[in-house]
Amino acid sequence: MDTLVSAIDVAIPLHLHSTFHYLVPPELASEITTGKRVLVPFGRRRMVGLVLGPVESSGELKPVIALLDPEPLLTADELEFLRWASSYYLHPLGEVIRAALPAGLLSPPRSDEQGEALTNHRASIQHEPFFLITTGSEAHPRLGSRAQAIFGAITAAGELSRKELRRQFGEPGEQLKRLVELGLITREERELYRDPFREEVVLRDEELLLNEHQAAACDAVVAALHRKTFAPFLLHGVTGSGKTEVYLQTIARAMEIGKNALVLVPEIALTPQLVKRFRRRFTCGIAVLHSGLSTGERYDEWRRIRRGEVRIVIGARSAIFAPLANMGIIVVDEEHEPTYKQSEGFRYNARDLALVRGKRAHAVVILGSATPLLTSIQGAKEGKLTSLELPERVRGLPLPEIAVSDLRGRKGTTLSGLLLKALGQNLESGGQTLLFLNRRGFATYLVCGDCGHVFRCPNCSVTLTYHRKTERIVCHYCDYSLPAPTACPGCQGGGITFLGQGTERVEEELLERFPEARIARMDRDTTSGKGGHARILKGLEEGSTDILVGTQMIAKGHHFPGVTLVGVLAIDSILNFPDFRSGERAFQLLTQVMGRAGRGDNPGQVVVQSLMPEHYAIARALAHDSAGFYAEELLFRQEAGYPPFAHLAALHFSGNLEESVQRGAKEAVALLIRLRRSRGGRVEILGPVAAPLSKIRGRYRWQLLLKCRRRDTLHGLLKAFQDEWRPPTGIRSFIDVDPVEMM
DNA sequence: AGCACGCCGACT
DNA sequence: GTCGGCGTGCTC
Repeated sequence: MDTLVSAIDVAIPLHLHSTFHYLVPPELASEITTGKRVLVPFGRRRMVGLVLGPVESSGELKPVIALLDPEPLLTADELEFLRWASSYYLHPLGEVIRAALPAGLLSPPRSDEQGEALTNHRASIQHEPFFLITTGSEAHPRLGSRAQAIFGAITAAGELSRKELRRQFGEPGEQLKRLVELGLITREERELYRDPFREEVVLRDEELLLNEHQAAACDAVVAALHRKTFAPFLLHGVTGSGKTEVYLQTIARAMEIGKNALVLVPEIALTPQLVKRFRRRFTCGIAVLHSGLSTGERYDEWRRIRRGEVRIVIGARSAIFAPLANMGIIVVDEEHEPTYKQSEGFRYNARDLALVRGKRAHAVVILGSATPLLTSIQGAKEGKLTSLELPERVRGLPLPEIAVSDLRGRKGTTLSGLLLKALGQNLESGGQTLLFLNRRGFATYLVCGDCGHVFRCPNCSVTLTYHRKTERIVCHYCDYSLPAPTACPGCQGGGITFLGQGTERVEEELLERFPEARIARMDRDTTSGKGGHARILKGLEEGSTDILVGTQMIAKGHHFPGVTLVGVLAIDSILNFPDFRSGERAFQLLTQVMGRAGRGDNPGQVVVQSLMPEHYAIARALAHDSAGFYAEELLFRQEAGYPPFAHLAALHFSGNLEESVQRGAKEAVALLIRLRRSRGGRVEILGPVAAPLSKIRGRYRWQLLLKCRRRDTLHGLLKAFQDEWRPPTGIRSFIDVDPVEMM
């Protein structure tokens, strides 16, 4: 857009699928370019939008109120990527752009803000004054002693920040003002980065010697790196096989040829060790996009990346939008993790977008996992991904000893005899134990023994979980809670029974059985607050915890050298999850958890409790037979017509009235059928997977699944649906093009 | 998503 | 006679 234009196309961050045109005032004509933000009138309101480009003016247009950026926030290429994502995920471009930019940059302005103040509202750039010596200036005879001292310090250093001067001299304001007036020093505002790691001392480390598999993997990646064409890899390596070292060394080679690197991790809070290894290995700028960063810190990191001050970016899923230029390599660590999927608002999948962004940038993409997605396995089979195998554990540890504890006929048992025995022995020999149960609280549901009344959430209809610590019953969907009941509200009887096991109950039972053991619990209830995870993990690391009970979170990130027993208490709850991926999930979880056992040359022991011990996901995981598992899973998916052999999309409808949501969903089905007839193509319309109408957070929800062999046929139907669908009043609807969880 | 306009019930 | 309920329709 280098010629003067009279009208521009603007993306507005709202749930509107169209973009909007505005008139450019002549005085802004040369300044307004693609990628900058503008303040525009929008109905009765004012909105901040992003300039998409020039447009042929059509009809009566309102003029732009103000230009908010001196430089574009997004490059043409980045914008093109976001446009692609908007169209692929059928989500409004304005919202996609908002998700890609640091928080606050596209928020609507507050009414009290005007003109210049708006430029960076909500994510302000902090400035710090610096004082520089003016060339040729000498000490002035009429200066006070304090001013003399300050002048001397600045002369010696050449320049000093006010913060530093304040540290040395106390409040230096008056003297500085006088020195500036006399022309002896000059004041300069510098942008300040709020760097959360500024204080951290980093010890350097060296590249490790690679085993033959690691070396082969590195060679393949580096060769592709030098070709400078898009090359996607699947790095399939068991826990402890040294995937991280492959990332580090291939990134090091990318650095050498002047390319930058993006590293995606499932949850950065749980991977401090990986971040630490990067900081030790590289001297170049590294940006860590941490979920704990404040809005301001996040914006600072974003600007550092934008300006090319960092060459490596590490972050969770939203880091896929980092404004990193000259990308040579993108790593998606633990690519199977469902956290890569954003499941609210703009529902993107960072793992998939990594491949798209990598392709656009002619970069290498490494998808790393010990338990890849079946989709990736199939992709490798079809030659879409190049498979790199790391079959050996680097430290050469033998595999743990495995036992399945069959719970059939003993339903309701928290800890089976087999597990208790193993626990006792492990305690005696001084080993640590991890117990995994993916349900927090004490009892998962309460039922009245007299009248059968079950306590449910009035908003979500799910059973309420009893928490003993707080003496409350809680909804794990919406956090609705009540004091724990003493009498049944139905029959006034006192015969309420607490059924189902949660981590709190396991902890209590352990305390009873092993009163001498040091027991800790790690779940959302015990890790709230800053450093909650770290505090509990430290106990395990230092050896002051013998048994740690916890939810999924104990299976991730850390490796604990002292753990010699791992117990999985409720793998069935994952296998019975109403999702075609439940087998894959169970296998992944077991494999991950089994990698946690072992110390020194002690391979450790794993005990899995299950009511369905013969299930192939369990059997194959315990046999360390991942090839066998994938073969069976592939067969099942092919038979049932699920991904990677078909494409799925979910249509969601929600509203406050059960009846109108139901009516709306039925109208949607009618429209879909009509569109399918006129367009052709074999799109299957499936009813809801779980309940016909689920209630979540006080809103009724209906879900449809669309299934199709061909992606473009499915996408075409969805697009046509989106164009024609006018939801009835009170009904919200959204499309999830790549549903990861199906409830 | 907001924020209007718009046409029907209980209040100063 | 008004205040306000949320139905529906638009935003360059």
